Amino acid sequence: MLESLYLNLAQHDALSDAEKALLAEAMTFERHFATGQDIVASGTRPTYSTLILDGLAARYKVLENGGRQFTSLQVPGDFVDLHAFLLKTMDHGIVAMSPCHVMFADHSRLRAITEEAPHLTRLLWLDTLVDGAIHREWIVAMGRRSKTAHLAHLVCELFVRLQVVQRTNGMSFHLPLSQAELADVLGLSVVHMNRVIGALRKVGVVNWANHTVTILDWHRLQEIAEFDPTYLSLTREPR
Amino acid sequence: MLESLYLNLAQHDALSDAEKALLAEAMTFERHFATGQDIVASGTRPTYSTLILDGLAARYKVLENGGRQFTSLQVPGDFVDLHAFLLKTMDHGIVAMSPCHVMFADHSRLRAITEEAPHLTRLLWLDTLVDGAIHREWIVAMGRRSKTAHLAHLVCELFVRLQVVQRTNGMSFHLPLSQAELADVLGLSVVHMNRVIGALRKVGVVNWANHTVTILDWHRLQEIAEFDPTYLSLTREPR
DNA sequence: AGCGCCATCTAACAAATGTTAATGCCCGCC
DNA sequence: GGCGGGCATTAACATTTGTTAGATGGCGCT
Repeated sequence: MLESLYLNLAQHDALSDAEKALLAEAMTFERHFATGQDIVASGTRPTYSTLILDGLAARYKVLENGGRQFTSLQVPGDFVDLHAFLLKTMDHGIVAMSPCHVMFADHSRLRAITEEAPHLTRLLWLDTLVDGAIHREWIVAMGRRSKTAHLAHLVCELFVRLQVVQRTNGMSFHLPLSQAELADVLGLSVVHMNRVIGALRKVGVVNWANHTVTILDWHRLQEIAEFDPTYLSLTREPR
Repeated sequence: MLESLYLNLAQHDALSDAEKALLAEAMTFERHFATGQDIVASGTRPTYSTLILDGLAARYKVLENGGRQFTSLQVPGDFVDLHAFLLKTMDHGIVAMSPCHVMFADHSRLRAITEEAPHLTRLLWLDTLVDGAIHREWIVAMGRRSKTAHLAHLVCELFVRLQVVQRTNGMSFHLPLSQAELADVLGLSVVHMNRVIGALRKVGVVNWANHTVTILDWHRLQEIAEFDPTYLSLTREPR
């Protein structure tokens, strides 16, 4: 059941059986969320952290004028609110972008891990650090990449992250986001989002239909995006 | 000497004398950097993490077309590359935006802290989590706030962060950034950056001259920015 | 004092992006 | 099979943002 989490963490460093067991013990119960449901509400103080077993979720903030901005997309194997373990108060919401199967890890058990399992603690810490690295890459994309490059970068990132947890199908992956939702990822209007997707299609590097993205020319897509996966820390080494 | 760091960490939870001592022991040597110098270069694998004692630093990435984007601003008391302790490879550079006095913490000593001092480990982890929270707020600002609101938000954030480490002077603080540098923070052209600063000035909420920002109307500034400091985790509670 | 450099600021125009509105299509529901 | 709603797409137009170029002014250096 926790296979995605193991794959995710083991991506960065070896994960012992004892550590896997500790993680399994930290999990209390599981739950399903329907598309559009809030998995964690903004302003709350959760006492557990949520692991995505299956589905796509997203962190978001809403402004007074009704504008919404997603600050991350979370794939299977991701802890969506591990940061709340120490941050305590959620300053943003987390919503299911597709039917989501999740599992909850009690903060008391996570705390016990920090007291007794230093290496596993570092791996969990690292997980949140990769989160931060992704945030930084998004900031760069929003500030200094062309919109087409931004979208291309997102496709590259999602493909690699989904590949790690075995959710890709050849050069395709399922992306259950409407163009309006995608617009709230890139910070664009829906109309312009449509233009940008069209532009990327026209270049011929991706096929995008029925919520399925197929990468036709990985090399050129990467080039357009200036995608360098270093920030995802995909090398396995002692941490 | 480490007063800023103590203030920074103690902002979130009590810091014991023993923990302060552990931090002090982790520090190996100090150094000064001139404005514009790289404190940490992109692509390197540092064996120590850098603490800002005094000055302003920034994380940045450079794109092929020469565009630069800052992904964070770092004030005294901030570890600029604590994440490199586990991320290992720097995927971005860190540059001194003003003369900087810094101190280095050996990764081996940080590792020892994770093995022996769980509470202090959580505080350091938390420090990187706040980093992430700031990143998310920047993403929201870049994607969905007006440029004026974005700038106002940045001013609010910097003011609060500088206040914590006692670098404000009444309602003023020193901000040693040229408009071109600020443009690389917000992701704008220099010309438009100038327009946006002008707009904020015209509203009358700030005075901005000689690299000194004075907040004339904190309440209204906060309103324009929709600034809610929750994400900075300024409440002191057990972590 | 004179020079040159750099940062700020402005103007005029070009390009990117947002807004409003309309069309067509698919798909679930009655 | 018809109906209605959501989504993708496009058009026309408004607004924001970028580009290029130049003017101004402070400030260190000689």
